[in-house]
Amino acid sequence: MALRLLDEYGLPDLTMRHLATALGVQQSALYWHFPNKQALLAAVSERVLAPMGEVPVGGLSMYDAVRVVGARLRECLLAYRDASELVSSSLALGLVNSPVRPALMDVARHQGVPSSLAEVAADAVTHFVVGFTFHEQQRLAAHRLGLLQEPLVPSSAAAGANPSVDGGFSEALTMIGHGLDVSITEYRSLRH
Amino acid sequence: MALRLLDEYGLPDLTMRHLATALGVQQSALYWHFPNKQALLAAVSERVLAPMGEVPVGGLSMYDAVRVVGARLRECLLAYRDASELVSSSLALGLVNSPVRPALMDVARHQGVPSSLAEVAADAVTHFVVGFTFHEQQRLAAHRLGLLQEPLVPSSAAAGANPSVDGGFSEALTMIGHGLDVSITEYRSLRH
DNA sequence: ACCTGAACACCGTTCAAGT
DNA sequence: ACCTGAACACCGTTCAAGT
Repeated sequence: MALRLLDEYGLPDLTMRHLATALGVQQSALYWHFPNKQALLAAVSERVLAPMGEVPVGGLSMYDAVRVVGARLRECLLAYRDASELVSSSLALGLVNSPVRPALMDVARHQGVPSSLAEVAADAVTHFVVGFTFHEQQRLAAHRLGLLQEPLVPSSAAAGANPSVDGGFSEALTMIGHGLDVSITEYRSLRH
Repeated sequence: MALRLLDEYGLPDLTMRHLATALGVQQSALYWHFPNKQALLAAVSERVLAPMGEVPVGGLSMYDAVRVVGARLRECLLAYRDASELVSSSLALGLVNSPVRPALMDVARHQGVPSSLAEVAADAVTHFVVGFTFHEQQRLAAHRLGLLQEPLVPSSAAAGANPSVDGGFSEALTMIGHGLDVSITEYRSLRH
């Protein structure tokens, strides 16, 4: 129900009061199930990030894994209104783990890449994607309120035509992928 | 004064009421100077980011610029309590511009690097550093409350000894720098 | 085990009115 | 131009008491 309210009315209106009345209970009833609001929001974040558990990365290179996993995370965050802000705060508070770490660690193991490098890359991807999408989604919200002309990410139609239409998102992911590859090569040449 | 309250009591306690009483006026008086709280917080963000205006990047390569500017941004954010969260939200709301863009654009111009690549890199660096430091600073706050054992970034003493003591921060920046270099090379080979 | 009722201690914002 | 006084419409959280 919290996820439904989030998507319909946005994070600022996802209050304990609104949630309780939507559920037909008193607001204090929620505190039997969750210690506080942040814990509840963390549970909602987990739901938003659930699709990250089943990303198809079998046989992928680290470079490709970064791109696929990063793109998937963006999709998850754009799937619900204000989801980026929600996840950003849950992540910062340490109430939710990096949603891209498991997949990248998996690929690293299969490719014989040191897990420390995979972790660094996971951090870079996570923070970049969440930050970028937060910014992106806020522009969408501003556009919804008529405060902005162009939402930067136009409607799906033209999306296929121009490769740089996502505001530099995929280019940045590519950069991070390239950088990881260089770091891997560097690491391997260091241990001969 | 807002900056002082932020550093002393943290973002949650930086309320219009507290600020007003600290200034010796009524809370409504603040609304003559700022349209709303977010605008005031954006002004505080500008103050936090002021040192980003004078980063010494003269003659640096793009790779080095990314590292220097990224490290400087982290220092700015760690200089005041909860500054990362503050800047993160001002940035997402579009009330403040990327603090690393100007410097990187400057270096790009001097190095004959296309500005579009510099912009993509600036986005990657900005979002990574803000997100990473947000996480980092939240752990510091949790440690202050005794809710956590190790703040991950230990006291300055041991910092020089172990190069990976910043939790992967500089490694990630290095990766982004490498990735930018690859993208530049790729771009140049494409136009022969 | 799960919820109600009622309160506590706050918020950001507005606006007529003052000087 | 700049501020006061007072209100409006909210918040998250607690806790004794119910069933």
